[in-house]
Amino acid sequence: MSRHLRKLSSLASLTPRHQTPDCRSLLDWARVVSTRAQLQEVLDQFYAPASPLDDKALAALFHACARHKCLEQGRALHRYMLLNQNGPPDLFVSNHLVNMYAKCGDLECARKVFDEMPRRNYVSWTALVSGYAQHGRGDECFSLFAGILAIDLFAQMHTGGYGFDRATLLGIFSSLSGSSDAGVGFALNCCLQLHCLTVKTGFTSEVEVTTALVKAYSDLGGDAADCYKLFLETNSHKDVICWTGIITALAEREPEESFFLFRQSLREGISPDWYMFSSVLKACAGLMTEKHALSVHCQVIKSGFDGDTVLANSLIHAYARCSCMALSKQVFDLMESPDLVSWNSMLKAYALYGQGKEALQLFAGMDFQPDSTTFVALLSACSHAGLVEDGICIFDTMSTDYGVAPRLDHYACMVDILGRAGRVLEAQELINRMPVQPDSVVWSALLGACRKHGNAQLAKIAAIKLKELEPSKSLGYVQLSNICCSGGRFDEAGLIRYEMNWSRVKKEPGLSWIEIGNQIHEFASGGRRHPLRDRIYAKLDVFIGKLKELGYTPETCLALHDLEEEHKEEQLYYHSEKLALVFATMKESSLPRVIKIMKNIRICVDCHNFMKIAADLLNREIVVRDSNRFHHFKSRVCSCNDYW
DNA sequence: ATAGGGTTAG
Repeated sequence: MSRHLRKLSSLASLTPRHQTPDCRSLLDWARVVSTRAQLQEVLDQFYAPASPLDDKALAALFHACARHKCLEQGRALHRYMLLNQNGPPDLFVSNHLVNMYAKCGDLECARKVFDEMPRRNYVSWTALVSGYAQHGRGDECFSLFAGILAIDLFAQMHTGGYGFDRATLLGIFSSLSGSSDAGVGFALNCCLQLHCLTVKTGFTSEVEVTTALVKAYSDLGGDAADCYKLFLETNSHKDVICWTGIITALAEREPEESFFLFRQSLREGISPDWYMFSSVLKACAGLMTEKHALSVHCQVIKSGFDGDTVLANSLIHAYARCSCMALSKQVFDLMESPDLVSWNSMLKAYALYGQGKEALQLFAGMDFQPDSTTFVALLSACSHAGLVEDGICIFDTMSTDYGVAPRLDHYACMVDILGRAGRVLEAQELINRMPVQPDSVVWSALLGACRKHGNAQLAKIAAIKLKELEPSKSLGYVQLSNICCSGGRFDEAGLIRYEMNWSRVKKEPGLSWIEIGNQIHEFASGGRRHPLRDRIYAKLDVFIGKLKELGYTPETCLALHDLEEEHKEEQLYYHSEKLALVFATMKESSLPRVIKIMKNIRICVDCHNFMKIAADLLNREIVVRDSNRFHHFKSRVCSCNDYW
């Protein structure tokens, strides 16, 4: 018999009818019990005894219900408590009661008990805040959080003692992380203030607190460098959770650094767990290099996680981003229990590579009820593969046959599908009968189509709509689009759109749309007619400026490149793309280097855009061999020059 | 005495 079960049976042999249940042993028991059934067994022992349960026993039982999310048993105990109580409820018991309801997800009841409490302390607040935080009700946390600061923390700090402890901070930080978009600015501000408070009260030395703070900053769109600084300043032992926190925070915005930290954590003796793998795979997806994804995949297998559905889903995505379609498909095919996310990830992978037929084929064999994401993947696959009729058919049947109502994304795909096929009037018609307000993505798709098929009138409408919708976000872009469209220079308008998309894909820190947009706008409105090359150089100059700010001077780039050459086997190719760009701006003097670096870069969708630009810059064709085919990137300079 | 940090499909 296991130790736990022995303990359980010795507890169960207590006779609660004749003695007050021992709170201490109940709490001990609550820790050892591992299933709901065991909980029910002991609850049966203690429930409805001859003499009323005392406060300690009630608290212990609420605690147990909270731990095992037994809402109904907790509710019954609450009713029992109300029937038998004489006098005001005990603060300690009420705190447990609030915690029980909050943990079980009944936030209304938790709030009600909380509001009716004659006296509260920071534990009461913390229990409720954590409840809201865990159930994704970020906005409601704000008022509570404000309440904590105003009523509890401040008052208690004023009287000399700390009005909160680390658990309070953890609760507040995780509630900030879950803020809705509308509250992000406010939450970030709160985060800053709480950070100050955390520093002042010395809680930054607690690894749990800094981990939560890193996540809060990262979730609220705070600076990645600040997150990293926070992580470095954690002076207590950094455990696997703390490392995972920073790897996650950097995964999307700075995948190179994220992956680097993963390797560093391994060197420091951390053994990665499930969470860490899932985070670092996200970074691999951002790195877009087969080597990184493969090396993590190996470690996943070594650690015995290869049967895990979620990790396999991440692998499918990561391999797809590295243009390793065969590996994506292999992971998918080997899965024991693929879920909807697995199917959607595979469909998205095909969409990404314009393999429309394959996507449709996969969809035909899908044994899951498709959802909204499934159709976005399918439609974008059709759009990239030019499968107009298939796309129309899917769009028409998605709500009738599958009960999925088209959303904005689906309409945007449809506009793109029709527009690319030159059916711009149909695309416009579709926009007109959309049940939701079309957004900038929809109008951009139409603008792109108009440019390609030369519909000046419609292009102007689209450009004006874009300006209305995003006056600040893409100011330069829209202005320039308007200028181009009114002058009938659709190629130019399309080019700008292309450039903006390119910069979005790069996600470089500090590279803002407005900045680039304004730069381009200056050129256009200055009345100078720059050929395409100069325009791109101008954009790259901004880009290089940013790289320099980040410490990438041409000299360091050269040194980095030499370093990479030396350590080829150690996967040091993080900086290849950045380097190639820097060298590209050094123009003729470094052409051989540019070509050499570019040949080392794995070809993938995001790289394609870069290659096109590079071909323009070098004014020549670049041929790069991928694992099984040749990619030809031709300079468009000549054709555009003809236009000019 | 109670409360608690990291997670898959852009």
